[in-house]
Amino acid sequence: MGAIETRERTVAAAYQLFEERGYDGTSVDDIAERAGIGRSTFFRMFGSKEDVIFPEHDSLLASIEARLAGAVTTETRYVAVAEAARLVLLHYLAEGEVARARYRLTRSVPALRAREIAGMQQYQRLFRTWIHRWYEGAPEAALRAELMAAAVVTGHNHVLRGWLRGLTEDPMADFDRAMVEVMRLFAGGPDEEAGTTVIVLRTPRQVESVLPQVRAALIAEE
Amino acid sequence: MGAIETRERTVAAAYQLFEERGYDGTSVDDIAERAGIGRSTFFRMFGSKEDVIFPEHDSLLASIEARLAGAVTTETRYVAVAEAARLVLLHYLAEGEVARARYRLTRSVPALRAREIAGMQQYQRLFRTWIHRWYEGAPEAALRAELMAAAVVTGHNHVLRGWLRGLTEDPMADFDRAMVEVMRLFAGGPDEEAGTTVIVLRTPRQVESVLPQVRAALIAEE
DNA sequence: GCACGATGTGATACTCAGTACCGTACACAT
DNA sequence: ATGTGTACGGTACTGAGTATCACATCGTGC
Repeated sequence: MGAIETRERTVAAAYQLFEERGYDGTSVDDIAERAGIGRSTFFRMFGSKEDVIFPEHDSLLASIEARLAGAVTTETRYVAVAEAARLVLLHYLAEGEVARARYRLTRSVPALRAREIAGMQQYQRLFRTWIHRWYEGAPEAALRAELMAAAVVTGHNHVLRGWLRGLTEDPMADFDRAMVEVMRLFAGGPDEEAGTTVIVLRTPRQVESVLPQVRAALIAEE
Repeated sequence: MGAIETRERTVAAAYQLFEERGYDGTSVDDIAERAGIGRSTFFRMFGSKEDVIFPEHDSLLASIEARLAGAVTTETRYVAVAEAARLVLLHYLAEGEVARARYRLTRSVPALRAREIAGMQQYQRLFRTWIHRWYEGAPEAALRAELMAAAVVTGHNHVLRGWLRGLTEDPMADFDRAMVEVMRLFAGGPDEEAGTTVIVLRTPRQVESVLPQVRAALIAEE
């Protein structure tokens, strides 16, 4: 009886019990008993009761890192980000009903929800780090990297949530559309802002007093 | 001895002890003892050991909701989002060293980090809900609302983190710049005509009261 | 064949967060 | 003065997570 089978059997037992009695209504003793292992072994394998719900998080992070590290040329980088996010989506799709069970749990137990969000933030952090590396030296590089990473993760989550709720038949097509929307946000760099006017006002005076200047400036631009 | 003073004294005692012995090295008994209250009272007031670190979260959420609900006209909505995010920043700035202590804690204790991120997600959710309401009916409205909410929160967090780390002297100016960057992403979307004007304002009081006039003046010029 | 260390396992005991409950002290009303 | 509600502290309990110990298993070397 290999260690991997035992691990999978324990995860299965945990999900079963969570469905039957709820997360808080299930003790680690219950899980260990149904899985046919000792309580000590459970904590040795998973570290905590929460971790049994997110068992493949680390390996998924490693996959993403590998995908991003493989994007060496400028042309392929945007694609690499989208593809790395797609890896996450594919992982969930492959899990099927397990992913939906986890979703139900994270919706109902605040601590689990926080844990899942924190996990997503790790993906985002990975994206941010790599994008920032690519943008190095550009103005507002750090902020733009964060914004892009957040947008990609948000787009991914949007599609994933739709699938988890059973609202879509073709999540991959949704994902493609979402990534188009995301990339469109960043398509034009800071230098291609024709037709856009940005005004930053910082003044202790009443805004009315500067309105004439605002008008004048806008008219002069047009 | 009022309830509010007791609450504040307990929070102060908790932060002191966390600094001295670390979060895990401090028990609720320790906090209660230093604050001069019973253990039961602690849990009655805060609900959990984590909650003593995020004591004003709910009231801040309410402020944001109020600010967003106040943006009734289309013209002031973008500004309302930025101003609501600014409320969060101002809250942290007003906390001063307490906010930095909390930051140190959340960096070092994974459970607290998850909790904080989940809190930020609640802000983001509020933004998303309101923006979605405004966009109702537009193509990809749900996704675009999520993206904009994520961008605003990300921009805010970027500035906040910089201040928490002591990397900036003028976080408000940073925030203005960040919001310009954020709003630029969404200016000139597929639904809007070519000429888009984004204004970021910082005035001492009642920005919301004068902004409609600014916007009206700008529209009148076009 | 047997001694040997390494590793995985289960049982026990412990700390501490969080909950439930109970008695009490102090307010404020009639 | 007496009821009533409320906030408080104390006690006991459940359950997560940690530390420790004893034992079983499994090569590996002799």
